[in-house]
Amino acid sequence: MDERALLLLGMLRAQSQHGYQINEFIERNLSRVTDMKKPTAYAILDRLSRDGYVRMHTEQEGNRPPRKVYSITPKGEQAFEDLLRATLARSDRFSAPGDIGLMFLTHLPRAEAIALLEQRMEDLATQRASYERAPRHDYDLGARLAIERILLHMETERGWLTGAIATLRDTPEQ
Amino acid sequence: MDERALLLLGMLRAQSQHGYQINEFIERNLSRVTDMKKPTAYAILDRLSRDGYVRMHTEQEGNRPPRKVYSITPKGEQAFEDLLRATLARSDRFSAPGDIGLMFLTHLPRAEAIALLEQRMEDLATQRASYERAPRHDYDLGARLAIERILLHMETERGWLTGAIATLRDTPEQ
DNA sequence: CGCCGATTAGTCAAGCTTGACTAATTTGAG
DNA sequence: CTCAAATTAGTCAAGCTTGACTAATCGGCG
Repeated sequence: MDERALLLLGMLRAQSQHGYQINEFIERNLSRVTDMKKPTAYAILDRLSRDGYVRMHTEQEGNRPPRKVYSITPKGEQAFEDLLRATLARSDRFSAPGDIGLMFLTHLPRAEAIALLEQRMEDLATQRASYERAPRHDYDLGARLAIERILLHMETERGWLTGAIATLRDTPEQ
Repeated sequence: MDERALLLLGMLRAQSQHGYQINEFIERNLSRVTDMKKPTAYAILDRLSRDGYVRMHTEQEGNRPPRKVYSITPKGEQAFEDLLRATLARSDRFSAPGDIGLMFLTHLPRAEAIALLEQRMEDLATQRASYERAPRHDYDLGARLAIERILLHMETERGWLTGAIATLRDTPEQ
């Protein structure tokens, strides 16, 4: 039971929803927050249902294909709160992903390493621009704090990249 | 083919190794950089072997259980470089993980939310201390840059958490 | 020497994740 | 009205990941 379950339980706490609705919302509005794919969401909902955290019943509107409607149970509400507390209380380890590449940085010619980090800086700028376009109001306090957080880390990353490139320029190869 | 393959290819580029050796090194020295588990490493090595990026042959020393020794092939060296370039050139998306919890922050009483974020700050401080204990020399340039990077982000996170807690204190509930 | 815990080396089954697919219904252009 | 494209709703098989396990050897203490 992880963050993905927390997200699904949180969405169902707000209102009962059918699978498609849930996945649409995630794809349209939460693509920055999670990369959970549709079949994963269905799988987790199945598990949550099997374990009694959500109830599932099928509904048929007109003669469209039947929908699976999920609602949270009291046990699910409890689990949501517990998970939320656990999640908020701990700081997850900072991204290793980019670092493995860094470990091998010195295996490339210095000039190329610099060029690649400059590309990384552009990539970062693009991502950042997309975040800055996000309307800051509309969102509730939690979401605003989350956006603020990401932007601060992006600025830190930009600063670090600038420094790293300078270090590479100043340090003799080998 | 992802960062885990990059790591394994990079390790084999330095020298041929048997499975146990690889996994020992990862567990002892790279636990901060990757959370790849032993069976995963074997599975990836199998795939790399199947696809011609590494060669695998079994060796028997004395009458100990046979070892699988992996060496990188020229095709593997090429793949390593390509992967390394691709990895260095892009900035991976900043951690969503912690953010899902934040999205639901306002579902808890304000006082509890504050207490939880204070716990998160302590957790962060613990992690940070463990990084600061890491000997800065010994490591090559790439690794030093990677450590520097994590420490900067940890400081940013501390600052953000301080601000977030202050905001929560100043913003009236609801 | 005998035996127990640690080390060496790896395997397996169960669960998780996702790209690709199915299949029906609605919409809209001509 | 009609046909193609888009939308709705979900499924499936294949691959990935890992906790738990096996099984042999080695080191050292009494």
